Amino acid sequence: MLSATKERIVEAAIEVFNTDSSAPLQKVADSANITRRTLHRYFKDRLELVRTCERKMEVSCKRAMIQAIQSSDDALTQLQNMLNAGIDCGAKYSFFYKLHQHENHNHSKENKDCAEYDYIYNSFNEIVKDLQKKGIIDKGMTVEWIQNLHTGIIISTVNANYANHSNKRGIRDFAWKSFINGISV
Amino acid sequence: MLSATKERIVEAAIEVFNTDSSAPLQKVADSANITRRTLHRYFKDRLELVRTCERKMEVSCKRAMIQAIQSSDDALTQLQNMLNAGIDCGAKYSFFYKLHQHENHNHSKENKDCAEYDYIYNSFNEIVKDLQKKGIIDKGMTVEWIQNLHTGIIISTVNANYANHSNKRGIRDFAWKSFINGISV
DNA sequence: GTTAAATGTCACTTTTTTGTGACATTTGAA
DNA sequence: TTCAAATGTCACAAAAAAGTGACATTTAAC
Repeated sequence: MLSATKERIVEAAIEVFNTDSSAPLQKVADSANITRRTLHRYFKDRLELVRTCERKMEVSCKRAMIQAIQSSDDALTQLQNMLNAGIDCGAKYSFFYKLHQHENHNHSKENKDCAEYDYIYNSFNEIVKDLQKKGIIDKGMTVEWIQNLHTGIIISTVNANYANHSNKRGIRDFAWKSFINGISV
Repeated sequence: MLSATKERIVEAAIEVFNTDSSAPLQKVADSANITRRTLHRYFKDRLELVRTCERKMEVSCKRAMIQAIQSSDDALTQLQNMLNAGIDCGAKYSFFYKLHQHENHNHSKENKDCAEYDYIYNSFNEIVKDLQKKGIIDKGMTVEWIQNLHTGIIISTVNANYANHSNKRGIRDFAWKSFINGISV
């Protein structure tokens, strides 16, 4: 378990590195409201911090996604819950899916992280195909595009939440409505 | 007019800085397939490069957007052309709109750049309201969300184009379909 | 209030990045 | 081929960022 401060540093680092992966650690420290010296007490060096961020994203995004998948037997509900899970993960999510898509990431079934990612990805595929069969989702659209749109809408929603702190509930509803209508027949 | 090499450096820098705004210049040079020494022959220092990138994005995105707005009298066509214009701008677009939204950017009507941005933003607003009045776009959705979704789908499409070089035409069609259905009544 | 743990301040070294000068190599037009 | 412009190579100094030690200050549990 991470201490509160360590947790805060990791959260700040994820936000910062999300748009500025070479950001100086001073920027992370400022964002976490601590000094650089304190940051270095929790993380031996930059690499250790980055690794911890990756681990955190890996674990928390996957847990949220797997939970969403297993939350229901109904494909439409599963899809909606997966969207919500992504939104709840916030900045972590946009990084998470990059991790496994990145060119210098060599994907292997033996790697536990990759296996779980595959499970999520395959589940998403099956959900989409199921809904296409039922005539809910447009059969002309590829799963790749739908996956892409799913991620894009999550990122949009997270951004919108930054700009507009007041109406998170409403934004979440818009997100689902836009997503499902965007891929319906 | 920029020389071919200078142009290439700027394009590479936009791509790199888009996800890594503190990236070392070596990374930009590598990405542009030149040496760091050459980069420094074209740009006195990092700031000059960054400014040039911003200028480039400002000019090319705005020109594309304004052209899209003026391409037709029909609101639906205008909206579709604005989406396509964003997609054509690629990585530049995602940076462009950040520029004017960013917290330490103080927006003023006197600034020519801001005035043009306002023109684009206001045009988008009017187009959306027009389509809402005509019963095409859902009246329950805020313009802010639609703006947000517009940008999100552009970014998704640009990402999809990176992953799948083969079928750009198809992806563009998906983007429009998802966008317009996503905000329809 | 005392005390220990956590954090901050400051000074310092090491490493990385930046920017430049001098000269070699490549390229393309005449 | 020849020559000038563009680019590369290498070496270097200056600046920024990374990482650490010593000690002061703050915080919170007791």
